[in-house]
Amino acid sequence: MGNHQDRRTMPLFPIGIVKSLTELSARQIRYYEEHGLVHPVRTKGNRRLFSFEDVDRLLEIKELIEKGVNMAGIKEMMARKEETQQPSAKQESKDAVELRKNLSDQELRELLKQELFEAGRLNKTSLRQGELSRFFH
Amino acid sequence: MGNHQDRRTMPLFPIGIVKSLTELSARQIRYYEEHGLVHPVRTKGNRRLFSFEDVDRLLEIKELIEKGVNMAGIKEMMARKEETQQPSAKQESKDAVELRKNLSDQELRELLKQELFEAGRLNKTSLRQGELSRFFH
DNA sequence: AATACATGTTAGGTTTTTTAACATGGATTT
DNA sequence: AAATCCATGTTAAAAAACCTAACATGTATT
Repeated sequence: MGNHQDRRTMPLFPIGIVKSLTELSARQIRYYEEHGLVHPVRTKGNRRLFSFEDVDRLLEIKELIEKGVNMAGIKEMMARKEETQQPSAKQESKDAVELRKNLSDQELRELLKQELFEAGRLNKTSLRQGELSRFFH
Repeated sequence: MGNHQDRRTMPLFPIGIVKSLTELSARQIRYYEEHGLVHPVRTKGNRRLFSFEDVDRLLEIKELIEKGVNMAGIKEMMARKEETQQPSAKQESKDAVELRKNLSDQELRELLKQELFEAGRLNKTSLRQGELSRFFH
């Protein structure tokens, strides 16, 4: 409890990789963060680290942007989405909140190790499926 | 063909993340690369990018190091491992070789997108299981 | 015409990574 | 015992990536 972390929410990627993954500009990514749409963790050196979940959300945001939806619309979508989430996912979301504070190197290492362990043991996937299949039309 | 890439071999992590993941020093990681044990790709800016597979191998190397095995021994282990690999895995290994050259941003983006797509569609895991369960004793 | 929105661009500072060189302590060889 | 080798640490200087903050801009909205 509290300490649990899965591959979806584990902070792994610096912004450069996320740019490649999403084809969004750094400016855009930071802007969306400003609006509370993604929640990258900060390293000790103040660099953002994004999770698979963040990347997933950014891809979703990108789709909506391309459809002409504005920030308000996107926020609304995201909010609805949270609502219609399974309780277990809600719990994870709470863990994500927990993660919003800075991580010491040690803590980060612990998270990552735990995650790798989980991944290996349970053969879990890191990505929700809906988003992605929608992105790749 | 040739272009196929899976989550295991996709270049994702800068060395800092790999340090956290493995608790190896940067010096160690580079040294093992020098000895051909891992094959991080270089970005346009010459930074190393490691894949899940690389991390996996580094964890395995770490275990062996901790058991007192030297470079020669580890190389031998790795070599044997390659030999006793399924043909499909061998094929992927060929892809990994393909990856050893530098990647343009565009190529990298393509790889990453493809990978995310695959991940979402097939619900694959990024890590082989054996390694990790051995690491977490 | 003025404002707001979403993003681009720029500047200056900090962090991370790179290569190369030299240092070191424990094994091994001479 | 002295020399050598191995695996790693440490250091330095340069390059790359990232950070925040500010200003610029084009399209929509008021």
